Amino acid sequence: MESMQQWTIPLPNNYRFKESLNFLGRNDQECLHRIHHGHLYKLLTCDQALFLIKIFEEKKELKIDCLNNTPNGHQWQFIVEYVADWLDLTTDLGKFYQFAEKDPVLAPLVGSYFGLGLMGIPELFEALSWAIIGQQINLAFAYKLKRRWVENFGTKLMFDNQAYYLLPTPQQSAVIPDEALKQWQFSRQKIKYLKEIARLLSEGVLSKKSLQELQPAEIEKRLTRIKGVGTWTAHYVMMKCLRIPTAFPIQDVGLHQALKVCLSLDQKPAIDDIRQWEQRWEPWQAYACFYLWRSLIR
DNA sequence: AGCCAGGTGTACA
DNA sequence: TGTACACATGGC
Repeated sequence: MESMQQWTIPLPNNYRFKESLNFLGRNDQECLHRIHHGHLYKLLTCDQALFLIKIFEEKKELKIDCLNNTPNGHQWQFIVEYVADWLDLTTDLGKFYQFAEKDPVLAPLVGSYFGLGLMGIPELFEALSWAIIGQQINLAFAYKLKRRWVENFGTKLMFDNQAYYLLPTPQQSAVIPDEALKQWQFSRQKIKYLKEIARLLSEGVLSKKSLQELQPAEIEKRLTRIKGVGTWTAHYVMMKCLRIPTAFPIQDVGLHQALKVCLSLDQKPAIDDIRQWEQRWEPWQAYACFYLWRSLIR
């Protein structure tokens, strides 16, 4: 038990790991995980130690190898919980599919992406910072900014001639000079927002745990009190990090684009029309949004 | 070249 | 409560 190098997780009903890989592999500029030959690699940290894990499917089960280290029982627990959260291994997708069956937008999407869980961002700082980086710029540029931030200021592990990274911690981020980020083409606003959030998290004023004790409406209020966090970002974080299935970032332009395509419209739907869909999708708004995002890939 | 990009804060009626 | 505009730069 104490010296295990591999862990096995049963795959949930209706879940297809291949769909997780399809989504996670959507951008080749991604720097916080790597996909290679159907294997998913990610660097994690627990108890000040680094763990490079490899996740793959074998005999209808999910296997987690730790490549660089030997986690103890407590560390394995952390790793397994992280993976289950990240890859959405605890949701009963069958319930969503039952709901989606009679919906004209969702039914075809479920047909195309059957077995896809909602890929999450378990770390609050990562969810918030990725949302802020992505605000109002195209995704390609957002990935570029994130890569610069992670590669210059995060933690690096070389393994088998390949670099793996950890996002800078809030503590590390709080002391990055503004000019350094400015040089890497972060806007003044993004720098200010990111560093303030880093400060709130490192001082413990804000935490995932404290948010999880609140109701969704209260979480939204708490998050939008932070400068740089509007309703889009709050809902993005509720959806990807806090895993609130009713979260729905209604201003999202990708969502608008996907709906336009799914409904064969000439132009993007009006916000009031989207609001109707949102109500119709209660209590699965986050999954509806995620499947719509998925439909934009490629 | 010009519009758009996984928005938000601020100003002002 | 509602609209206009700055931010700030890349992608296509």
